[in-house]
Amino acid sequence: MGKKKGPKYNQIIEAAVTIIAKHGYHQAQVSKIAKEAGVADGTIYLYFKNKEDILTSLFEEKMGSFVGKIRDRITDDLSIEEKLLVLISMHFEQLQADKQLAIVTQLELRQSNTDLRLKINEILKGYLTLIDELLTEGKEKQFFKPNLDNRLARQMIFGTVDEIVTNWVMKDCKYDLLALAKPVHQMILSGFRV
Amino acid sequence: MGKKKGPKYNQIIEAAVTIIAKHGYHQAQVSKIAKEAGVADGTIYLYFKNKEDILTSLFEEKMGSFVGKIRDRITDDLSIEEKLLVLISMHFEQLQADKQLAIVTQLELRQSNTDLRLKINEILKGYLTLIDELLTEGKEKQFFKPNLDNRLARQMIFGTVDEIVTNWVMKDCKYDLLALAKPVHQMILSGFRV
Amino acid sequence: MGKKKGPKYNQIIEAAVTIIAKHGYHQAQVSKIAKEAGVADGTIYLYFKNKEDILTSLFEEKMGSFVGKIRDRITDDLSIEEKLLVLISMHFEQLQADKQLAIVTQLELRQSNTDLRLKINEILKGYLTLIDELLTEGKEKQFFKPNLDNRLARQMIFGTVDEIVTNWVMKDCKYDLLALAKPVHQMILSGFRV
Amino acid sequence: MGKKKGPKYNQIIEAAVTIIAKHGYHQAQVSKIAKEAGVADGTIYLYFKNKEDILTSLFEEKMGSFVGKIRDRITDDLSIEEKLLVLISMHFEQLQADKQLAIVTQLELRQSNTDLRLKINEILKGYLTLIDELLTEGKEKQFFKPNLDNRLARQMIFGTVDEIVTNWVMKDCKYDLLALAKPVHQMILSGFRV
DNA sequence: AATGAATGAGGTTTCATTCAT
DNA sequence: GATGAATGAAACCTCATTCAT
Repeated sequence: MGKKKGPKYNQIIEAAVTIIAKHGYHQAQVSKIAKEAGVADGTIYLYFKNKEDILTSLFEEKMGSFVGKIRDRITDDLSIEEKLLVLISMHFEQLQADKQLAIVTQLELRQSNTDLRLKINEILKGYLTLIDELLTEGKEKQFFKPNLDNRLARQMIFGTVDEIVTNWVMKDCKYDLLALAKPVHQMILSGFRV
Repeated sequence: MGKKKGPKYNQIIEAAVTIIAKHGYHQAQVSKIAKEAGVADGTIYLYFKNKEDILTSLFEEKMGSFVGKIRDRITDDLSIEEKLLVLISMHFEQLQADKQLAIVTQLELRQSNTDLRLKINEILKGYLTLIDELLTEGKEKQFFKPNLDNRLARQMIFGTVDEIVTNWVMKDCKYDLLALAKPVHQMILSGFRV
Repeated sequence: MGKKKGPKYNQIIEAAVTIIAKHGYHQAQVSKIAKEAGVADGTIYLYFKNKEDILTSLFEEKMGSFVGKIRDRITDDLSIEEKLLVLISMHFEQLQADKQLAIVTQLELRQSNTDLRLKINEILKGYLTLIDELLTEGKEKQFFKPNLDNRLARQMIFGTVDEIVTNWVMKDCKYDLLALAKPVHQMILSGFRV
Repeated sequence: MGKKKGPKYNQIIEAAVTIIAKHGYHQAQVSKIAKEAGVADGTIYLYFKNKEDILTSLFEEKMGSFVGKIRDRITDDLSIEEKLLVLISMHFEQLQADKQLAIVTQLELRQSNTDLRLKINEILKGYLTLIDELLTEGKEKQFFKPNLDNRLARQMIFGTVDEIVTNWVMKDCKYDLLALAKPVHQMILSGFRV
C-alpha cells in the first residue's frame, strides 16, 4: 500500500465524488464506488487503507489544489484588500466550477462521523493559515484595525463564505456564486454600518 | 403514544443528550440511552415512536424555545445596533449554558440525514426570519447601508456565529463564548477596516 | 386461575374472534384483543394462562358446541344415510351462521404454530370420533361396503367438507354453503361413477 | 443477485428444509439455516433477497415440478379411471419420496401469511386445473355422472388427498402412503355405498 | 496487480407477560 | 378482581473488509 498513484487512484476518488454527490454520504457504499470506478471491490484496498481513507484522500486531493491555486493568485503586487478579494473570489470560483464537488464538501461529507470531520479540519488548516497570514499582514500594514482578533476574524471570513456556498448548493447552484464575491468582500471589510 | 408524559419522557431525552455528547451520534444506541435513562429498552417505545423520534423530540424540546427567548429580549426600546448585539449574545449565551447540548447540536446531530435535518432547518428558519427583520429595520432607520444585500448579510451573521460556536465546541468549550459577542458584533457592524 | 366464566371470559373469546377475523392471526396481539374486549391487558391473564390458551379455549368453546349440536340432531330414528347428510349439513350450516368464526377456524388459526395445531387436533377428535361411529354403524347395517377403511373414509369426509368450507371462505362466503350439502353427500356415498 | 448460482444456492435450500422440518417454521432463524448450510449469515443474502425469498425459492425448486411430473405420467393411452389413479398415486409418491419436504409443505409452510402462500396457491392452481381437465374428460366420455359438479368434485379430490397426506405426516410418516392410493381412488370413484 | 465471493458483527423494534398499586 | 406501565429477549439484514485464486 504505497498509497498514491497509478491511474486507478484518481479513478476511485472521482468515482467517490460522483457516487456521493448522486446518492448521498450514507448511501455511498464501497461496492458502489468500486463499480463506478470500474474496479473490483478489493482493488480499492490496494490504493486506500479503508473507506475513511478514500474520503480523507478525496478531501486532501481536492482541497490541496484548492488552497494551492488560491495562493498562486495572491501575488505580492496586490494590496491586502485585493488579496482578500482574490481569496473570496477563488473560493467561490473553484466550487462553482465543480458543482458535484461542492455538493460533496458542503453537504455530504459533513454527515460523516466526528473522526473524519477532525481529519477534514486538519486539511482545512492550510486554508485557515492562509487567511491568518492575510490578517496579520493587514494589521501590519495598518489597513486593518490593530485590535482585530485574528481568530475571530478568520472564523468570520470562513464562516461567511462557507455559509454562502452551502446556501448556494442547497438552492441547486442555480445563481451566480462568483458574483457574490465583491459584496461579501465589501461587507467583511467595511461592515454593515453606513 | 400520547407523547410528553411522565417523568420518563424527560429522563430519556436527557439520557439521549448525555449519551450522544459522550459517545457521538453513531454510537448512541437505543440500548445505551435506555440504560442511561434507567429504563428498559422497550420503555423507550412507550414514549417515542422510534429512535429518530427521540432525536427530533430532543431538538424540539431543547431548541424550540431558542428563537423565542431571543425575540423576547429584543425589545422595542433598543436601537438596531443593540438588538443585533442581543441576538448574538443570546445565541452564545444559550449554547454556553448547556455545553453538552452544544456538542449535540453543533456536531453530532448534523450527522443525521433524515427528518431531523428538516426539523433543524425548521427551527433555523424562524431564526433567519428574525435576522431578516433586523436587517430590514436597520436599513429603514438608515443605520445600515441602503444597498446591503439582506440574504448575504443574513448568511454572514449566521455563518459567523455558527462557525464561532462550532470552533468553541471543538476546543472543548474551554473559553468564554459570551465574551466574544461584542467583538463579533463590532466586526459585523463596522468591518475589518480602520 | 380457576379458568372459566365470569362474563369477561366470554367477552375475551368473542373479542379474539373479532380481532383475528379482522386483522389476521399474526396481527392479533393480546393488547388488541384486550382493547376490543374492553378490559385491561393484565385482565386477560386472570382468565387465560397465556395467549395460546385464549386460542385453544376459543376453539374448544366454539367446537365443543359445534359437535354437540350435530350429535343432538343425529337421532336414532334416522337412517345411516340421513345421519351422514345431517352431519354434513350441520357442519356447513353452523359455519355459514358465523362467518367471522369460519374465517378464524378455516384460515387464520391454521397459521398457528404446530403446538397449537396439535391442541386443535385434540379438540377435533370428538368430531372425528362421531364420524367413525357413523362409519362403523354403516358397515354393521350393511349400507356401506364391508371393506371400507374407516380411517381413510373419515379423512375423505373431513378433508372434503373442510376443503369446501375453506374455498367458500376464501370466496368471501358469497354463495350458499348449505346448498352444497346434498351433492357432497351424494358424491361421498355413491362416488363419481355412473 | 442473479439467483440460482453455485452450489451454495442449493446448500442453503437444503439447509432450510432440514431446519424447518426439525425446528418448525417459527424457529427457523436465518442464522440457524446459515449454520446448517455451512456458510456465514451474510452469504445467504448473496443468493436470496431476504428470508422469505429462501422459502419461496425452496417451494419453487421443490414443488415446481410437482404438477409437471404428474402430467407427464397421465398419457393419452390411459382410461380416465387410470388417469385419476395416476394422479393420486403420483401425489402420494412424490411426497413420500421426501418426508422432510412433506413435513415442510404440509405443516410448516402453511404457517406463513405472506407471498409464500400466494406462491403455494399458484402451484396449486396448476394442479386444480389438471383435476378439472380430468373431470371434464370423464364426463365427456360418460364415465362420470353427467351432473357431477366440477368444482365440488375437485374440492373433494384435493381435500381428500391433502387431508390424507397431512395425517400421514402427523403420524410421523410411519406407514406406506402410496398404498393408500388405490382404496382412495376406489372411494372417490364408487363412493361408500355397497 | 486484480478480483469478487465470502465473512460476521451489530442494532432497532415488537409484544407476551408481570406485578405494584 | 382489575389495571396498564414496564419489561427484555430475540432476529433480520447490511456492508466494510479479507484473502484465495
